[in-house]
Amino acid sequence: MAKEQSVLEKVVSLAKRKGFVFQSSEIYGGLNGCWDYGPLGVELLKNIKEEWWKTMTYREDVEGLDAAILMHPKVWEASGHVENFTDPMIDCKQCKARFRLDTLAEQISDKKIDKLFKEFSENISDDISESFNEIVNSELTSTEKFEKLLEDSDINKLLLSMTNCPNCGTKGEFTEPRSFNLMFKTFLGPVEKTENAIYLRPETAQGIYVNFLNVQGASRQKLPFGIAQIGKAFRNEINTKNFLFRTREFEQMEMQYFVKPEDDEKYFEYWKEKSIEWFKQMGMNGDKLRFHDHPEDKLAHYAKAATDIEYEFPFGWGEIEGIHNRTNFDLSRHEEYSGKSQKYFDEESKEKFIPFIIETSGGVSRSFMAFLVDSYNEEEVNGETRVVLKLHPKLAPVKAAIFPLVNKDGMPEIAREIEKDLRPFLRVFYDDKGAVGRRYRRQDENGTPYCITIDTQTLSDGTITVRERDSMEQVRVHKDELLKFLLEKLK
RNA sequence: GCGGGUAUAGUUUAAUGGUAGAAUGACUGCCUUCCAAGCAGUAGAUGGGAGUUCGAUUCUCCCUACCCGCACCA
Repeated sequence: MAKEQSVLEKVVSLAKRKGFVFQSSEIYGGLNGCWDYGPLGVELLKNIKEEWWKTMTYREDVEGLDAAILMHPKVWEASGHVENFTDPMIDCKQCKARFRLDTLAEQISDKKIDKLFKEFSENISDDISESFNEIVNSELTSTEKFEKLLEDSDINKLLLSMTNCPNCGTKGEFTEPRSFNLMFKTFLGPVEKTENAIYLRPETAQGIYVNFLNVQGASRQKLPFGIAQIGKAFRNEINTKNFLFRTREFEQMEMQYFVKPEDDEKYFEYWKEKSIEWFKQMGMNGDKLRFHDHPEDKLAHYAKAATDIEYEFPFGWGEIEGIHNRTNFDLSRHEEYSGKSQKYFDEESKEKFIPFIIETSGGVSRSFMAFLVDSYNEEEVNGETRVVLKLHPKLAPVKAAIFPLVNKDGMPEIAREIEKDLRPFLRVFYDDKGAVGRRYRRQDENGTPYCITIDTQTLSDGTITVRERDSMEQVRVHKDELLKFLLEKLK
């Protein structure tokens, strides 16, 4: 018995069959969490980015930027990524709980810690007793002492073997501390020396921040204004998951809006609404979109407020865009680390200050997946299942397909002529294989919004039929009016 | 990282310790005058590596990938 395929499985299967997404390096067995975009996928991806770009930058107050993926290592010290992206972690092999080494001490009572120290000092070897005693006899609290001891790689192994898991109480089942560095490292230049190590950017935002004054000066913008950028970013996630949802290489579309500190809340709200509106305008089902506000105690180190725009995927709600109030954290840090002033001078108030930043950070790959899942439809038509991607025409990889109804009576010649007329302006597809019904259905699966058919009537009056994907209804249009007709529809 | 599951043509699947059958899709041709019609033909698969065996797609182990949980996700 064939079990019912999930929507996600169907979409993954369709994506491969039709050339949207392939597994990376598939002939070698694939590469964990990496995916390639095929002929239709690259069009959809490009259209998503293009529409976003138009929405964001075809306005007076937003400029574009394309910063390098490789940046000065100090950028990531300033941003906090070096510090926050490298947490040593331990797992309890008994109950599978995972702990950050630097916060483990907080979960153990002082009484237990003191008992532990006593036990430890009885088992200690000479080579580490000196540093151990130095810490234990210091003026710190028990928790702080414990934290310090855990930082010492000579001591922590033995110490951990005597520590009970705060979750299940089992002793001696911790793994060795492992460092999780979420940033990809590489080398600048062909010599693999430690001092040449740099990172692939884990977010595109920093490329914008370090260019804040460059862009502001060159474009003569005044606050408030934004800088938009689309590009790849890389994170060494512990686990990849859910097809395109969590991958180690991904693309972001970000806009950083620089504002006066007192205006931050106003623009945070403004961009929240603008952002969710964009997804709806691109045809996404509003019922599957929601905001998810981050509670204050869960905010990242840089943020004063944060909201995710979530889409309801088959596997649950998932973030497709984040809107953050990053305050003046990033620019202040860059001022501190670079020694270069990042202040803005306001002519009206004659004040000098570091602007606040409202960030909209969208995931291109995640949006791609959301658009794909959202547009996937199965319908009953004459007892058959019709699979159709109801993509917004602006996002559809192919805008129109051209069919001669039959391959005779001069229909193919007219069809080829029409194809030639449209091709410079639109991505079109010519198909004369098999019955016309089959060709319609094939295009439905690709999400092609319009199918143009040349029939007998075309021979006498020059009109063709335009069949609309979602309604399957046809209208007759004169072939000389066709381009105008389609462009109008795609506007 | 941990636990569970899965892996056979592009896709969905069947079967078997003696190297695989189908549906669908694709391609070629015929036929087709509007929604996956028909006919004829063609190509196409056991994820990778070891082991057991006379012989492994089938049994065992390892690896890889994907899916589902947990944990992680500044």
